[in-house]
Amino acid sequence: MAKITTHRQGQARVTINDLAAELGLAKGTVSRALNGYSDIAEGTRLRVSRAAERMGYRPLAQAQAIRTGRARSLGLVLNAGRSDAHKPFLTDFLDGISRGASEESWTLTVATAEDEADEVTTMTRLIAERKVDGFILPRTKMVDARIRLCKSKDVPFILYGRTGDPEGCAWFDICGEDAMREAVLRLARFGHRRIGWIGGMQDYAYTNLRRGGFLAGLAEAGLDPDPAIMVDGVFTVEDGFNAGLRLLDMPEPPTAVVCALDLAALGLYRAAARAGRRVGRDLAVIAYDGIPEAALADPPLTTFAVDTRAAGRALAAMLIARIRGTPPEELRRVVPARLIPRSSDRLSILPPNLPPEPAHHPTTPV
Amino acid sequence: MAKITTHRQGQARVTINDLAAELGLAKGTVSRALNGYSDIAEGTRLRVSRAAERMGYRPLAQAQAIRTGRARSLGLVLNAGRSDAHKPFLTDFLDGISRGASEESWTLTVATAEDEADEVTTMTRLIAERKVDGFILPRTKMVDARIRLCKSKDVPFILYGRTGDPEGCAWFDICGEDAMREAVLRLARFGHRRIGWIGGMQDYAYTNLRRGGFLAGLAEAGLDPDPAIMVDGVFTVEDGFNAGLRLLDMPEPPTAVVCALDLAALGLYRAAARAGRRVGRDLAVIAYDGIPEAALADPPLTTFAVDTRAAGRALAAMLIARIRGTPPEELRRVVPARLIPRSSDRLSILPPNLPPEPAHHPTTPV
DNA sequence: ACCCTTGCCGAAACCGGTTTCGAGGCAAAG
DNA sequence: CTTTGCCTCGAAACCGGTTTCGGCAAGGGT
Repeated sequence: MAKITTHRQGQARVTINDLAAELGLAKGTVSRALNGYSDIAEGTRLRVSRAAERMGYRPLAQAQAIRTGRARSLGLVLNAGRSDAHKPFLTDFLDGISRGASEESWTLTVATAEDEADEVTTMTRLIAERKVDGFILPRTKMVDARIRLCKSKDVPFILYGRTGDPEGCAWFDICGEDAMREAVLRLARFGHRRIGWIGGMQDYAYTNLRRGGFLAGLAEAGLDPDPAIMVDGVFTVEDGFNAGLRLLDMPEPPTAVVCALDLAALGLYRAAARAGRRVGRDLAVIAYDGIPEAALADPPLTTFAVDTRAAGRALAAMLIARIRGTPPEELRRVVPARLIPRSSDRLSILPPNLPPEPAHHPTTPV
Repeated sequence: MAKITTHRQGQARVTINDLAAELGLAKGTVSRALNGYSDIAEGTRLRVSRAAERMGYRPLAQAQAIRTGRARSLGLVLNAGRSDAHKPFLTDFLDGISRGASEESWTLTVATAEDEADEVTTMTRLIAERKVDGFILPRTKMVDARIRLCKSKDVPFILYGRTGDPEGCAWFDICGEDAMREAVLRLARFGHRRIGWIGGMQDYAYTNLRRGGFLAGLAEAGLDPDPAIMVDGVFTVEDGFNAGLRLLDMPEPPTAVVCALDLAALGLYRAAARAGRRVGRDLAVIAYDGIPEAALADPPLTTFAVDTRAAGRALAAMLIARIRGTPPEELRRVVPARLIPRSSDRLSILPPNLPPEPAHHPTTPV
């Protein structure tokens, strides 16, 4: 009987020494067999892996880590400070990451921070203790302290979003700019010629992108942008409400509004009510995010949905690849958002300056 | 100059060897000094800790783990399978745990599972690889496979909630039964004598507790429970809607309803509208959870709020204590929920069988 | 028959810590 | 002046893995 090393009292764990003893091999040989070194005979490799299976051997993650420098753990630092818009998606996001990590037998280490400085502090600690091998950075900003930190410490990372200086960055993102562009074209097809804009927080990278997509859509539709009906810096329903009031209070208010966030649109709903207008009747709205509340709004909000779970999974897989050495330039993916056509963008009462709606196009998903 | 061991190219990490060399001490001595052994002179200890501070030495978590058997990491397995009611709280919960863990320089490892069997599988993997030292088990059931697993593998755990067999269990919980009891007494004080009940999923431990609290409240108010106006097994808004319809369709419907979940109450709102009644006018409602939507409901929902962040923090601290050896019997805490009085439980139109409301008591927080 | 690869594996160093054991120094006790 | 004992620290084993290095045997070429 092989000698079993006991650790906690009563708990038996099969170590590589037990395996080696059982097989009559040196433990180094067993290790190399298990890790696919080329200097191990095929028969031996088989014998080893079978015995490992049979005895239920699982290498001790930390023991490997100390030599290889790999903890097989992905880091995620959540900013719990401000009321995050990704709150409703958090479970899906975590699920996606965790699943992507599990597939490679990696794990996910989560920490929280209350502001940007705290984020950097927390990440520094995780790096110093080598608790994680790399980071997933959600909600990237145009200039992002976390990215600078990772670069300076030479620790792998992947962005969920994009950033100002792409040098050395890998990312996965949803193509918000295409969505916004498509939103404009869709509204223009419905006859709208005065299309307003409510955009997100300035420093987030996605804000610029979506704004650019909006402008590109206008240009493509042959419409001139009017700064008077464009508001930025919105982050909450409250903000959206105020922005909506501003837009609808114009001498020549928009007949349609594109919102960079569902939350902004929800605020706009209330602003419209206050201004004596009603979304889906005489004001068309298209937004972005696909939060559950959007479906329950009255009228149901046409929006672009993001598959957060899939994003998490992709991010995990890509970060692991990055850690294993794939150059960042090969790890850049941008996938389209999916339009969910509901009724907030089809008007039942046409404003005076709108022509009758053309023949009903089948809704055009990307 | 001390020799610096480089690991990744270009990256310098201060190891305990560097520290020992710099100080002219044996590395074992340095280790003992840092860990507060009694056989180190006070002066030496000071000299060591100062040097560690100055050189920015942080012990490598995994290296410690391999000898001590402590990864200094807490495990949390989320069930992403069913649409979890704790979704809105997840950020707060994670924040609380993470903060509690950070205070002791521990970290949080998160994984997800899609069902109960998957939970056990995932936990088993984390245990086998010794990635975590213990688990936080949220949403405990009366008989819970996770608890059985932890007990059989002798790995520490703490419940967020309670369970059928308390033997060997540590827990932190919110006293939902007291809240439900108080809800009944409050409604009785307002004159209600027919108080309905909508309860949660049967197998969760909290459901029994809250139900018991409801019944205790009835007894204390001198009211007889009527099974006809009690519905259980509700978990979603949809369920709540159906349960509400059943209650309000009775020949002798309740004038007030206590809900074990805010979500159920939200469904009840819609059921009331369908049945030609209106919450806050001729139907009083008190619920439990304190989700954000409750404040936005029309009328705003009176409910019991749970400080999820504080719960997370307490759970982390208690689990660490458990791992360090505190017996489970000393780690059992139940704290009260906080009543948030809003307008859903004060009627503007009294049903025929209700006496006029007595003098307005100041709302009585626990 | 001899040399040179090549394939395969054992032995030992190593990773960065923790813990055990024992030795030296110094003070108090005999 | 020993002896005893405590305080403090060095040396080395240890934890569970990975990786380097070298040696032995078999096989191929001349």
